[in-house]
Amino acid sequence: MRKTIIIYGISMAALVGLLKLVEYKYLIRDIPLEFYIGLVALLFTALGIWAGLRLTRRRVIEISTAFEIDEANLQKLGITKREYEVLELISSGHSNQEIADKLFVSTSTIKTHVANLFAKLDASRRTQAISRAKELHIIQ
Amino acid sequence: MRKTIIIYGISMAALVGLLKLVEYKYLIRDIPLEFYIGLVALLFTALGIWAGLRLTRRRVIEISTAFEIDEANLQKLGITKREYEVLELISSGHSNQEIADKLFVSTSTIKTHVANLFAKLDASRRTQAISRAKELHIIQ
DNA sequence: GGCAAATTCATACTTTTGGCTGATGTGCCG
DNA sequence: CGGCACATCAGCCAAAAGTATGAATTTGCC
Repeated sequence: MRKTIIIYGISMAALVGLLKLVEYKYLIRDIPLEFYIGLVALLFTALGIWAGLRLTRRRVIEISTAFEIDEANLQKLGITKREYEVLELISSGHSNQEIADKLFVSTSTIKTHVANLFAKLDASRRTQAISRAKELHIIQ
Repeated sequence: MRKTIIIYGISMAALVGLLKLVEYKYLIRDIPLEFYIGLVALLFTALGIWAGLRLTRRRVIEISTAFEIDEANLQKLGITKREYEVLELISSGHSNQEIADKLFVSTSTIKTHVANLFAKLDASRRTQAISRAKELHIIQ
């Protein structure tokens, strides 16, 4: 943004300088003033559009690309790494047994993690936990 | 977009006309040409930026706001209105009992709808159904 | 080295969910 | 009118999920 403004400023100055130069050398005598002004208008319109696009492109990219897990919320809730792994697997539709197999632990362990997650997410069902976690931006 | 272009064209014409008018009446004799041209540059820069923003604001809104349920997929899967209602309530974390209460039907009915959803979504758990439905862009 | 937090596991019990089968009522279309 | 899609409901059984409690191990850190 700052860079864009600087580039824009330099371009503008350069253009003005160029026009000034041209003005005294060739054009002003042969070509009507209206044409000259029209040219300026066109050039600066283009520059304006370019600047406008520049300014918003960032925003577009941010909005479309950005999903970042909200670490702040994760910390606030005190969800541990292991619990988070379980949460992700739950949200992708796995059963306790499947999660246990993936993480090489027993289903008892998964049940414990899930119970802890429920307490921390204030949920009592996995679908609720998914919904809550989505709200808190800790999963997609 | 087309509207923006038309508005821009009209504004440009109006500005040019105004400048033309001013040119012959007051300014051109007293104020140096540089200032005059600078004014034109500024005005059209502003217009350009405005037009640029206009052109991209739509895109920004589309991208940030845009979740549209993929009706095509809904149809392809043959998910009915009622089933979709149930799907939404499942994904927001409700139990069969809660859904039944919300929709004023029995849990048996909900179970049937859920079973049909599973068949259509190729799932065997509600978390899986949610995950699948998200993939297919039929829920958020 | 020792403490706190995290991870692991078990058992027993309840609730919720899922699978299956069958049935009824309603509205629409050919 | 018959057939079809949709929505409704029931009952039964099995599996999965959730609750509660207690405990052993591991790990990170002061």
